Amino acid sequence: MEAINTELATAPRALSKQARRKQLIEATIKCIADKGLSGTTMADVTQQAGLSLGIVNLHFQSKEKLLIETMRYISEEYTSGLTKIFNDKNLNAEQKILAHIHFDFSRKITDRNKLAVWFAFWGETKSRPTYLSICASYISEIASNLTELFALLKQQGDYEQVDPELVCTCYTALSDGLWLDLLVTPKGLKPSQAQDVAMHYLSTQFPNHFKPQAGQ
Amino acid sequence: MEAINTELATAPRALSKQARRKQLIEATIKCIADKGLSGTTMADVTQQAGLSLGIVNLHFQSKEKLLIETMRYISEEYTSGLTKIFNDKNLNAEQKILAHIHFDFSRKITDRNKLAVWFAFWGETKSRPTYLSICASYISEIASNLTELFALLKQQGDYEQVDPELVCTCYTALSDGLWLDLLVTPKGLKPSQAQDVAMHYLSTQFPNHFKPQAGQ
DNA sequence: ACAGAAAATGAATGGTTATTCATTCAGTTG
DNA sequence: CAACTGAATGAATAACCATTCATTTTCTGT
Repeated sequence: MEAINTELATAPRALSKQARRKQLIEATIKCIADKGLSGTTMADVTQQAGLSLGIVNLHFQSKEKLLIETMRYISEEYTSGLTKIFNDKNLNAEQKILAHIHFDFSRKITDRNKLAVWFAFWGETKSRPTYLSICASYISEIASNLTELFALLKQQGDYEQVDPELVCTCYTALSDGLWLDLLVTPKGLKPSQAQDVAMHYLSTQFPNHFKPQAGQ
Repeated sequence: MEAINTELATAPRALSKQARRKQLIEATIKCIADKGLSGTTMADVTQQAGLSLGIVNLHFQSKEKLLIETMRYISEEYTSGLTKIFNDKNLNAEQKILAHIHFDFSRKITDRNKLAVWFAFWGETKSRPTYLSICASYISEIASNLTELFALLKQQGDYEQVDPELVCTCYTALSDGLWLDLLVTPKGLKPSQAQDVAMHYLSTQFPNHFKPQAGQ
C-alpha cells in the first residue's frame, strides 16, 4: 500500500488536450467495432481509454460530438493520405493511381475496427444529415482528382473508348464494396486479394498500363 | 363519443399472426431508415404501425428478436427474388445474368428505406454475430450460382482469359458499392445509372454478350 | 515550497426506454 | 345470447445511460 511507481499506473495526466482527444477517439473506434454504434456507452469508451466517466464531457461536451469527431478523424485520415498522393510532384498519373489503390487496401485503411466505424456511420447517414455532410465534402474532392488522373491516362494511351468519369464511379463503388467484403466476411477475402480485384478492373480499362495480378 | 364506425379506426383486430408480424417488420424498416438503428425505440415502431406499445413483445418477445426478424425479412426478399431467376427454366445464362442485374437495381431492391436497413445491420455485423450468420448462409449460395452462370458464358463465348470466380467477386462488390452510393448520395447516382455502371463492367468481361449502355 | 490554475474523478441526478401484466375488447362457439 | 378464447392495450416498473458538478489530484510559475 505504499506509493509504488507502477510504470503504467502513473496515468498520463500531463497529456496535451489534443493527445487526450485522440486517445478518446481511438477508444471510441474500438468500442464501435466491438459493441456497435448503438451498443457503445460513455462508460464503455472511458473504460476502454482507462479514464474516468466524466472525461468525455470535459473534452467533447457531449456523446454526439464525440461521435462526430470520431467520424471526422477517420475521414481525415483517409483524405489526407490520398491528398498527399495527389499532390506528390514525383509521381506521374500512372504511379499516382497505383499509389491510390495501394493506399485503399493498406493495413491502415482496411483495419477492421475502422471499417466497422465507416459502415456504422454510413448506416445512419439517412437519419443523421450531419454524418453525411462530413462525408460529402471529401467525396467529391476525391472523385474529381481521381477522374482527372484517369483522363490523363486516357490521353497517354490508346484508350479511345474509356470514359474517365464512369471509371471513377465504378472504381470507387468497387472499392467500397470490397471494403464491405473485408468487414463482413473476414474469413473470405484478404486485403491483398481485394487489391487484386481492384487491379483487375483497372486492367480492363487501361491494359497498356496495368496488368492483372498473377491470380489464384 | 358514440360507437362510430370510422373506416380505418376499426383496427384490424382479426389479422393473422403472420400478417401482424409483417406489419410490425415493415414499420421497423421505416423507423430504422428514419431514425437509425440506435434511434429506433419500441414506441417509435408501434406508433409507426398504429398499434399499442406492448404489441412487439407479444409477437416477437423482445426488441432484439424483432430486429433479427427484420434483417431476415429483407434478406429473404432479396434471396428469394434471385433464386426465382436462377431456377427459371425459360432463361439461358445470358438472360439470367441480365435478369439478375435488373433485379439488383430494381425499385424494390434499391428502395432507400431498405438500403438503410441493409447498411445499418452490416455496420453492426462485427459486434453482433447473429446478424452475420443470417447473411453468411445466403451470400455463398448466391455467389456459387452467379459464378456458375459466368462459367457458362465463358464456355459459350470466346473468353479464354475470364476467371468466373473473380468476375463474381468483382460484380458483387461493385453492386454493394453502388447500393451504398444510392443510399448515401441520393442526389448523385440514380438506380438506372447504377445499373449502367454494373453493365459497363460486365461488358468488359463478356463483350460479345453485353454492350455498355448508350452513356451520358 | 507554495498558491493558483487546470485536468480529472465518480457519485448523484434525471431523462429515456424495454419489458411486464392486469385489464379491456373482439370474435367464436354451443 | 352467454361464456369463452386469445389478441391488444397502455400504465406501471425497472434497468440503463448521458450528463452534471463538488471534490480531488496534478501541474506551472514564482
